[in-house]
Amino acid sequence: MNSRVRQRFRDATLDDVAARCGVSYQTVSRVANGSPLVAKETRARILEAIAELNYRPNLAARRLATRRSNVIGMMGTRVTYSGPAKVMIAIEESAKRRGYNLMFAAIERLTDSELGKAIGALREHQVAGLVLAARLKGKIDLIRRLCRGVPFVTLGAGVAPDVPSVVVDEKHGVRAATRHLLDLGHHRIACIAGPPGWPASKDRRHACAQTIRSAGFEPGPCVVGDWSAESGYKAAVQLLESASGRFTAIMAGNDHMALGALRALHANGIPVPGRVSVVGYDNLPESGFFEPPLTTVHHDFAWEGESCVEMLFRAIDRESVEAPFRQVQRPQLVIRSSTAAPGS
Amino acid sequence: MNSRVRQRFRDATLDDVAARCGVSYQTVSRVANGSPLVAKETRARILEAIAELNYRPNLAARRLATRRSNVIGMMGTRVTYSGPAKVMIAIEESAKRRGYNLMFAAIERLTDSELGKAIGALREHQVAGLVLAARLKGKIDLIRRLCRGVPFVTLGAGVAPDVPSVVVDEKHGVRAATRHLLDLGHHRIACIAGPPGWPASKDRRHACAQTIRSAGFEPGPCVVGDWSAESGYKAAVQLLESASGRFTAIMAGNDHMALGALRALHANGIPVPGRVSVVGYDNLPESGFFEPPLTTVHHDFAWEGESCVEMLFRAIDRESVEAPFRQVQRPQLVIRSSTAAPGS
DNA sequence: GCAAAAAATGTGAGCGCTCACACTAGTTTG
DNA sequence: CAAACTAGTGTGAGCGCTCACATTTTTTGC
Repeated sequence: MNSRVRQRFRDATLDDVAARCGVSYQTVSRVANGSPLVAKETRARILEAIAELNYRPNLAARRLATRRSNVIGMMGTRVTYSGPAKVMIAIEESAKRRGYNLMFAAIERLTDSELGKAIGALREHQVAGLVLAARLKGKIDLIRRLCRGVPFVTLGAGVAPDVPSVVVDEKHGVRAATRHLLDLGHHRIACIAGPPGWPASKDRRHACAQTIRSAGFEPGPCVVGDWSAESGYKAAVQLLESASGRFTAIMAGNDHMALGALRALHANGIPVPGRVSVVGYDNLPESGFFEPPLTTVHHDFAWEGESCVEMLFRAIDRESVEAPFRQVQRPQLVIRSSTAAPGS
Repeated sequence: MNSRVRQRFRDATLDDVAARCGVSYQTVSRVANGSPLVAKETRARILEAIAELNYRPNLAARRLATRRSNVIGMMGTRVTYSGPAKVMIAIEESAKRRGYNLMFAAIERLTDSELGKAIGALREHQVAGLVLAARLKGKIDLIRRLCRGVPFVTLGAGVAPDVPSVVVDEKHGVRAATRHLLDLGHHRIACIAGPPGWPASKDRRHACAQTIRSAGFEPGPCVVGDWSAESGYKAAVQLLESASGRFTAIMAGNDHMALGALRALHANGIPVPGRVSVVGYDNLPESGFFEPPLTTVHHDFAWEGESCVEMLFRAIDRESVEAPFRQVQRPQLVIRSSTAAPGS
């Protein structure tokens, strides 16, 4: 009588299958790995035994022997927002299509030590590749050191010219949105920016300011939020108090903040787009149902995830990396009802 | 000269560290595992060498030897919605706190074969435990078979009395919301339900109908959506066309659909809550900024994730499972401005 | 029909770790 | 002061697999 309480169900191994078929474990291994060097009939017999014994290869053993794994790692800042979550799903899906699984490690703050811990944990699992979804600017040397020997792709911000990265040309999107506002006749455009520390915040804000300037106007007042609807609300209130009348449009750093702003304007009896136009960024599935439906920039998160995986596998498959180092997407403007000519 | 293109950087092993310190690999292993049976001075020397060589234990080898891993698996239906994503983040976080990592596997449809594949993939990685976030009703025997030998916790629906599960008492939340509507004087309450196939859809819908009946009224018309804002919009339009005037309030299956409904009412010139009250479910961070701010039921996703992990570890740690099989949360109603007495 | 080539199979070693022990030294104990 | 510990350390085997070969069997060419 075994004394262990929960008698761990022992899984079948190569040897079990081999014994049952009267062949060597190696032959079974060949079948398991799809090698063509097995007689047709033998293969059939073995496949049958595999099914009967419910044999599944022990990945730990395989990994130990090959020093490779079929896991890719993703490190990211807390992704409670819907966007990053979508990216993750897309990554998981396209990795699975290639026979890989995804292991996720979140970091709470962007410190060197958290970065080291997260990447370290992933590396301990011998991930075949890494998707890094965080602001890595200025940390590229650290990253190179941490990832030594493991191919990686960065997501969301060009880190260095020779680092494979998937980037969305946010400036392009914001420029389109700003021009849309300018074309409508707005030239006093306020801005609700994302929190400092996010490359997306800076990029979006700068692109907006630049576009306004190149049209010959001065950028309007700017308040920062933290991506949340609540912060957008507060920012808009602040804008209203400090700069009322000095703007006819608001560029929000994302749709959630735009929603908050919409609410603040409404609560203060300011018609949108009658007196103030609002544009967001991301094009959430629900943005078309805001009040009024939001003009925004469409950000394709699924594309991001897929591109990452594709790029990563280029690096994993060919042992050397010579493929293009950067894949860029230009997001498109989606015009709905939150924008109109000023004073219309 | 080695011919491999990318010379895989060989990581330091126990032996490397041991050689450098003049001790046996076993002693190093003891240090790595925090065994107290090592002389203080030896430990210091070894720790130093570990740091210098940047030694990290090879988890594949450890897993192979121990037949255990420090990975927990999560299987879920595609979690593009913000809720499930939050659950995942919470799981990842509390697992990490216990020294475990998370591997995620999504299923696209709830077929036996997809279920088998996803759980199989996770099992191949020798996960120490499994969080199952999907509708498992009726599939409990299959699940038991698939998970044989691996502790698991189901999330979101009580599957069977003896299956560990974390459930949110959605009926409780919906009852509170419905009573709130009844208290305000509504008794013709329409409903926008979630898609069939989700236990949450049925539970919410039934609880609503039941509460209305027990107050002596008949449940109003009901249309189903798919959780999206768009479907909520369409559902509300349909309600307006087919049953206009036959309801003074709408219970939406979630906040996104409530948002769509809000938009549809607005677009048709129906004041909320003036002529129709609306209540949602989930309490998204942005729901307070809808137009008008939404009365809804708060669903604590982070709690769900944490409870799962806690429960799972109870099963993993004690080898036998005798702990409570179910952990329940009663969500609270959050009253905002989308509800008021009818005709107010 | 027989050597040579090709196909099919088997063998040994080793991946890096942990387990169950065996061993050595110093410490207690009666 | 021998017996019985204890702390600290080392040894052998084995987890389940893959690699690089060695070996056997079958096919092929002339």
